[in-house]
Amino acid sequence: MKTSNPKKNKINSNEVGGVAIKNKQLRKSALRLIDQSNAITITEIAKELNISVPKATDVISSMVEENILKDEGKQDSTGGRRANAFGLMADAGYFLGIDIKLHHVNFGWMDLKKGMVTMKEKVSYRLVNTEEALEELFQLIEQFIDEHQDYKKNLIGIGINIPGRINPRTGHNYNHFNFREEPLSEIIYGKFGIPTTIENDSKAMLLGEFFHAEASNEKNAILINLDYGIGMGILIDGKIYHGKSGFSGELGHIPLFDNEIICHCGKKGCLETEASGIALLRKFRERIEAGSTSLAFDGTRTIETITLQNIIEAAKNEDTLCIEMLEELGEKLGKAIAIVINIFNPETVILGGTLSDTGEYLRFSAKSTLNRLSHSIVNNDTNLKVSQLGEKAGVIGACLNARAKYLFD
Amino acid sequence: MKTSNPKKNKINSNEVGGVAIKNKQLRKSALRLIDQSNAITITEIAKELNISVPKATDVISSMVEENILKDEGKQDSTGGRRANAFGLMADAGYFLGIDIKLHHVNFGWMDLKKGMVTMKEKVSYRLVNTEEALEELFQLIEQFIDEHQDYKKNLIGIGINIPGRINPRTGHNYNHFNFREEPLSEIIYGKFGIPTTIENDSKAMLLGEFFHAEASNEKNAILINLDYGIGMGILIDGKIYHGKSGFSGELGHIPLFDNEIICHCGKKGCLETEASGIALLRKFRERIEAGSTSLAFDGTRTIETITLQNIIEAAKNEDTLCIEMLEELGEKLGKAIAIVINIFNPETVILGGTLSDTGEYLRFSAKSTLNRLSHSIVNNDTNLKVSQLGEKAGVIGACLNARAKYLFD
DNA sequence: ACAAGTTTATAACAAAAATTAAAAACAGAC
DNA sequence: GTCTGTTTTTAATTTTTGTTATAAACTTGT
Repeated sequence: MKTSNPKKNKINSNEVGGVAIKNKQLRKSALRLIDQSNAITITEIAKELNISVPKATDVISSMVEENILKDEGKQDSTGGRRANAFGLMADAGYFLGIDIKLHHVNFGWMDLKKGMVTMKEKVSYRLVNTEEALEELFQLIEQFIDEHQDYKKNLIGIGINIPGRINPRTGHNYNHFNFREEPLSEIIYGKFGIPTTIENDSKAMLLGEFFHAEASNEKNAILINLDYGIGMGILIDGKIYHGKSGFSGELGHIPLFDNEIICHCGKKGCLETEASGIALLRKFRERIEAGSTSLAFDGTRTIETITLQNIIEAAKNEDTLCIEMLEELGEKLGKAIAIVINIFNPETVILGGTLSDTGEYLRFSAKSTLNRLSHSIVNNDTNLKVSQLGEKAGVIGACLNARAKYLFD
Repeated sequence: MKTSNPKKNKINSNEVGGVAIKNKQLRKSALRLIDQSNAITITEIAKELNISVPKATDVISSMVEENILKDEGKQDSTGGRRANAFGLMADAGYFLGIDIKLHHVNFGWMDLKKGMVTMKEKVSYRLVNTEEALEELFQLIEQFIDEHQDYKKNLIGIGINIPGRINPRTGHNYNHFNFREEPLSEIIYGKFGIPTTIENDSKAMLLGEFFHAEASNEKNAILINLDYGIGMGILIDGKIYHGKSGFSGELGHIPLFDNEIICHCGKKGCLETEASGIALLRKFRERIEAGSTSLAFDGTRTIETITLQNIIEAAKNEDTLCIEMLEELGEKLGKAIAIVINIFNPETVILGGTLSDTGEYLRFSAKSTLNRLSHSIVNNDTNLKVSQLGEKAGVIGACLNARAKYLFD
């Protein structure tokens, strides 16, 4: 029989007709446009998407009815009748961002319009690859969610960042919480019942830096995440670049030095052995032991318990040794940046992460190395900046990931 | 008046209705699919593009009528009525590829179906930035075109590769033939009246390597072009990555060594000062002057006139010195490849260019350095290969560029 | 204040595309 | 060979979308 088969197919798969698919695609495209421009008129959408004005009206109206969009009122006139502008409904839903670092976690809520409504930074936590640590993480998350009942009610997406190798497509995490069969994103989804995205921390920071405040027109950019280790996020054509298996951006482990220091990855000469937070701490100890003095080592703690934060604080208070060491680090980093710039010819390189909190010390010495090592035509094409968002970048990136999944997937 | 304005607009701009635009887009999408799969059925196109079968029939039929596509006959049955497959019409048009190197030019013709019908390699030419050199280039091109009247009649696109910094979008060339106002692609277009694309030689080689024989499923790959200098082509998400201004992939000038050799770019320590063809020649002379012997220096020429080709030939004939030097070069190159792999996590890295003609010598020593310097999980994720196409890759890439402009732009 | 010119929004109509139905072509089983 | 189940192709019909026309809203100049 002819009719039986198509009917069966329709029931089995929840495939809807071709028009329905196209309408869905149109919605996504329209949302993308609205996201980029804050508010947009029906005529603009019609023009941009090559559809007729009545069709555009259709697409927009349906989303207004569903409370995803709202009429933002009349726009300034361009000579004739003033157009109605439509924008995202900020409180239509909220996204939870969870930014896991090695020694702490940052949390935040974002509304549908990319506004960060609440943040909670530096919640103490120790990331290790055990069931107990995972359990503790769950508790911290639950606690944070429960502190904000109003957002909890409209929670529509969770984004998680975690250091190490991640494959966001499959949700797999190769360095932490890989003891279960399920990928981490599935575990969280199972626990909270909310669609969850997962991303490497440096890559998420990149997102945060470039797509928060305004629609960024940066298409090719780099973020270097300076913490205890060194990470890198690569933005290409407006999208995060992951590489074949999500291992891209391992800047910390490029072989750049002829030293005998064994990196935690097992190899010698990695950039991390000379220009990371770990290296900074090691060198600080060496200098102190060799007789140098510093505000960071004021007798209130032992040399072993000094943290990166202590050194950063001291540098901010004009401590000579710490500033000197940061400059030295910046110089070595400059070599890596020279390589990155020669390879990528990016619009911008942002220095982010804990160490970027020391402001311009790093940037200046890195820039001077850059000028020495790299051709000016290549150099001057790229902007070297220091992150303004600091610790916030990661959380924002996590929220943006969750939001992108909700809006555009 | 209401009607006067829209009419005026229609005459002024050659804007056609929205349907016409969409049909054009559909054609391009269909062509893309056909290109990827050699031959395709109407049902497949309908499914893939989310259009109805009658619409797909429409799109295909119109292209068959225009002789761009042809009916390839029935496909193997999948259980029911056999479908008609449609493929590109190979002789519907031909593309001219011109691959300009520093010391020679390669030419080739490609048909619409990606078949290379003729090639002419290593035509002697000296690339310098003068009007005379440009004039000479024109003559070589004209001569090659005239040798193939049958293809000339159906010439529908020209692709040019040239070393140096290129912006394919604008057609601008920053290192050669930049003395006129017009970009080089425009000059050629003016001269021959055929749409012309321009690309950096290494980037074009990358295209040639990955998209010639079969529809490549490589999405993220790297080609390292080993010649007198060192270039790199970066494939990301199936597309060539150019960076902000087309300066990407300057692998030859990453600062990797602490030597005192001044690179032709003006800086010290560039990869090119140790691992390029130029460096190889310099070191060869040093070794000969220090008393070494080699097949490449057999008394038939002076030490100054020895070329890369001589050294490669000698290595192929088992010359100890040359093999030793190639292995040394591969070792240094390995460090750069380790960096590239850590940054990109590509599926494949291909060693191409003149020097890759020495087969596995380079690859083995590079691979061993790679194992020493880089983590196995990252290393083993990437395939390190030697180019099989050699000198042909560039020409093929040039043709593919011209073809892509014609078919998909 | 009102006309003239513009631009947006809605309605009416025409065109195009999707859906459904029917026919044709094929494979495999009996 | 013939029947059944499939799949493609073409035709008929319905739905959707685009186009054109009209109305509404607004600015600017007189």
